[in-house]
Amino acid sequence: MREELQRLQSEVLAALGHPNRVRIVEFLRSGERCVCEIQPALGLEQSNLSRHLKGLRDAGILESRKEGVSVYYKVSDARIFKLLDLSTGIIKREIKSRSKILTIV
Amino acid sequence: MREELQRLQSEVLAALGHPNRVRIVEFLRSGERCVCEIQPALGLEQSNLSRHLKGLRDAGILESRKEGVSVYYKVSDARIFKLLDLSTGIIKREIKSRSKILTIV
DNA sequence: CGCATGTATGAGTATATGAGCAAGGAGTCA
DNA sequence: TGACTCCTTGCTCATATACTCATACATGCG
Repeated sequence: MREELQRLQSEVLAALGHPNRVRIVEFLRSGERCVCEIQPALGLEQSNLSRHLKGLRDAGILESRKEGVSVYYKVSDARIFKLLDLSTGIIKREIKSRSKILTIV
Repeated sequence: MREELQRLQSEVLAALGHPNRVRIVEFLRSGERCVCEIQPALGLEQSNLSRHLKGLRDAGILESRKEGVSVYYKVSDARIFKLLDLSTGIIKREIKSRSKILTIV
């Protein structure tokens, strides 16, 4: 049971484990967007973007909605943003502690 | 600059994006442990475990300390646990919303 | 219908990752 | 020194991932 939960956890985390996917989710902080808006904003190749979006949706991070020809994506749970904010905090602390080591040297 | 931060973020998240690495970090909730304690607890092959630990350390998630023959690992930042807790919450909500869909069917 | 637009997918390639086995330090003790 | 334990690293195989190009699919419009 716990093992299964941990597997699912790692899937969510792995889904965010790519710079472009982090960028996508960050871009969606501003709200729901269609692929045609995300694409020029991030400058990704269309098919590539489509696959990243699929990965994020499969992991439960994004939800999609079709409207006419367009597909709109949004983040499914606001906690995703908290998760990204936490990782930012972790990184910043890490950078500080590493630069501290450098100044000693 | 932001791109660089996002790359680092994705590295941290990717480092946690594997079931066994989630298990390792969860095991370290109880505090600092040496490899020889982690190994039997998780039942991983030694070299395999060693590499996962290295990955987590490279990502800044773990810190290590050598004491005699043993190497002790611990989580470097308590926010890592918050991050895992958040991902658990996200998963649970996801499971609920999916089972809701199933009950309709 | 024919055609344009927005998005997804199949196929191919390059690279990355995870696993196991065997060998290599590094520390400890006799 | 030699033997032992604990941990890491080199090598290799299998699999997974990311990317691109071309193509398919769906919708809307004239």
